[in-house]
Amino acid sequence: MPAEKRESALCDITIIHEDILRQVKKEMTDDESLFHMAETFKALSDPTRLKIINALLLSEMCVCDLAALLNMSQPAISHHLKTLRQTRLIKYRRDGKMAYYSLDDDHIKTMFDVCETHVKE
Amino acid sequence: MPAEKRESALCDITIIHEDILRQVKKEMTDDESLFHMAETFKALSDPTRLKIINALLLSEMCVCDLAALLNMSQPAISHHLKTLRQTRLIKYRRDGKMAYYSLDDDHIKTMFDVCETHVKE
DNA sequence: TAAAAGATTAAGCATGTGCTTAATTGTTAT
DNA sequence: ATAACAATTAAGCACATGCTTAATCTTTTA
Repeated sequence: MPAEKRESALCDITIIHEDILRQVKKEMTDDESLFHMAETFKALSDPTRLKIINALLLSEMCVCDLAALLNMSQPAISHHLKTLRQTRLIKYRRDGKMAYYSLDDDHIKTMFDVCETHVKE
Repeated sequence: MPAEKRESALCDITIIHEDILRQVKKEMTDDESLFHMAETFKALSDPTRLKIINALLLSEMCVCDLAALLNMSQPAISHHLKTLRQTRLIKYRRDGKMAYYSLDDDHIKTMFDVCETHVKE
C-alpha cells in the first residue's frame, strides 16, 4: 500500500460501507433533477406562498384578491407569484387588466395534501 | 355610504371578488399547520438535504457514509441531518459510535416521487 | 484510564430571501 | 390621447441560511 494511501486513511474519514455507497451512488436521481426538485420545494417553503397555493386549490384568484386575502401588498404577492410561476406550480390567464391565477397541475395538490397529513400526525 | 368607506374605496385595493374571498378564507388550512408545512418543505428545499433523502430512500446510512457520498464535511452533513430530524423526516438509531439514519415514514417518499415526476415532465 | 474516532454543537462569515417603497408596463375607459 | 388601475419590476435594507473551522460530547478500544 503506497504511503499516500496509508496517510489518507489516517487523516480522512474512514468509509465504513463502501459497497452500499457504490450501490446508492448508482441508483440516485441525477443532479440536475435534484436541483430542480429542491427549487420546487423551495417555492413551497414560504408560509405566504403556501397560503397562495392553498387559496388557489380552492379557487382561481387575481392578484388583488390574493393581496386582500393575505393582507399583503400587491408587489409582495406579485413577487411570490413569479416564484411559483417559475417552478411551474401555477399558471395564469389575463382578462383585461386582471391576471387570474390557478394551479398548473395535480402534483401540487398531492404534495400539499401529503405534507398536511405529515404535519398533522 | 359613510365618508370613511368611500375614501377607503378610493385609497385601498378594490376587492373584486368578495364572495370568493369569504368562501376561500373559510375553507383554508389553519395557519399553524401551514407554518409547519412550510418548514417541512423548507427542509426539502436544499439540494444537499434532498440528496440525503434520496440516499436514505435507497439505504440506511451513517453520517460518515453520507459525508463520503456527498463529498462534504461531517459537520455540514450533521447540520443538515438535524434540520431533517426536526421536521420528523428522518430518524436514527445509535450503534456504538455510529448513528444510522433512515426515513421516518412513507410521506417523504411520496413527496419525493411526485416532485421528481413534476420536474421531469 | 487514556486515546481515538464518530458525531454534534458553536462561532463567524458570505450569500440568499422577503419585505418595503418607488418606478414602469400594459390595458381600459373617459 | 390621457387618466386610472391592475400588475410587474427594480432598488435597498433587515434577517435567515449554509458553509467552514474549532471545540465538545460520547462510545469504544488499547
